[in-house]
Amino acid sequence: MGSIEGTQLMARSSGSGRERTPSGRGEATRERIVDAALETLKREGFGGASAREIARTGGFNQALVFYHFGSVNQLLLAALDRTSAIRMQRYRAMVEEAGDLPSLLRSAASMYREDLDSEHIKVMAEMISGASSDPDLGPEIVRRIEPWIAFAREAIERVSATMPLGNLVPPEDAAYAVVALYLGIELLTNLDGDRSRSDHLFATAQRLEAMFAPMLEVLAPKAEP
Amino acid sequence: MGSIEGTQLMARSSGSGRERTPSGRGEATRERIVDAALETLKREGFGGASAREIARTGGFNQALVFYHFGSVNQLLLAALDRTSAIRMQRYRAMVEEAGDLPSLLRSAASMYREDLDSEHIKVMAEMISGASSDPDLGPEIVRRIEPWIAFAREAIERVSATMPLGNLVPPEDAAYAVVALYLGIELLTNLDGDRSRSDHLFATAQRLEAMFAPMLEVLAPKAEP
DNA sequence: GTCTATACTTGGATAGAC
DNA sequence: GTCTATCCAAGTATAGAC
Repeated sequence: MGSIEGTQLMARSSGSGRERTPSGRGEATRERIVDAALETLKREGFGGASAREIARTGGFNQALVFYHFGSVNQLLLAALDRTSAIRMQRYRAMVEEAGDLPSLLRSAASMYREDLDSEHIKVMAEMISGASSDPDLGPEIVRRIEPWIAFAREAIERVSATMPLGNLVPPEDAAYAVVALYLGIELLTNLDGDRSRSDHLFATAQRLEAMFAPMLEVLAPKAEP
Repeated sequence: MGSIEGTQLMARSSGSGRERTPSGRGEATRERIVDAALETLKREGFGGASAREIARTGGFNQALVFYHFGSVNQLLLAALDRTSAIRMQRYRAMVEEAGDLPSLLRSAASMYREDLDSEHIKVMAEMISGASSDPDLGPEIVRRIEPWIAFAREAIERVSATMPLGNLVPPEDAAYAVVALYLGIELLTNLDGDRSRSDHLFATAQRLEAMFAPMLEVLAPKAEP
């Protein structure tokens, strides 16, 4: 094949923008760029994540963004892919240990606290927001959120099976609500920089679960283990 | 983009940028500008709501934005104030009729559908998103969200009083969660342009309420009316 | 692959005519 | 109060040297 240079007709976003030198020196640079993009996205938000600003953050040349990713948005999507993959792995591991609702809630709370530190959800929220100024971005983001809804649904299905009356809650709805709630809390928490409210909310959720579980047990007893 | 340079030091955002001609010809123009800002914010998002684009939308001169509001962000905040005030009025009226949880849920669902049409929540979500690219905006937005959390808390408190075990749910937490959930659903719904999931979610919430209410009644009966 | 330089575009904001 | 003209900053993207 001929040399498809800089002009770029980007391949699918999930792949690497260049499809070249799987491990050459360029690969290391790509990583640096994605790192810088992620950092900038967290610090400055979608609106502030320009090629210039990202380059400044990573200490490399602005033109490299276009050489390696074709456009700023492609880079930003690659950054989202990166953080999403890492995060999904972590969530899966965490949830796999959670057999019932109490431990799932405990996991969710501690994962969420981790998220606030790592700002993974912030990146996702930023990209979702950014999508409205750029129609092309919408579908790409949707494709990257669906796995999270599916993941939440699976976790909920597993836990529901262990609960009395658990089958009454449609997992699809619950999953959608959970993802929406996460995003909303992220938005609000990052806005005023105050975690006390979201912390309190998670604590309350756990407390309520502990109170209602026995009641449900009375109403619809399950076979004991 | 929205970098508020030190050059102008606008008056307080809540007031009118100019403090002039309370009802002169200029007042009509101010309204036109706010209208155009709102429309642009809905159509193009925060990132696309530039002074030029807003002026194009409203068919007036770009410089008027700065004359009347000092900066684009001030205008955008004024637009948020407008939509928020109108919306709050509507919500209050609706909720005042809702005496118990079932009717509150019904109201919430129908109000939410109205919101999707009028895109009021979208405007708020856009401003929240925009705030992360512009630190000065953050506190201003927070001030405009607090009333909504307070409003949700009051509604929840009123309804809780009519429910068995209603006093077990801390209104502050529930209010925070509701507002976050609204924002999150708005973000997701506007992203893929598909309302079926949020519609389904509200329907499910109503159905679950109808199922659990009698159970609670059994566990903690209340004095009948 | 990476850098410098640059063309081109859009946007915030102000001056000054009307 | 409103418009035209304009300045300046910042961004995207490409060309071409190294």
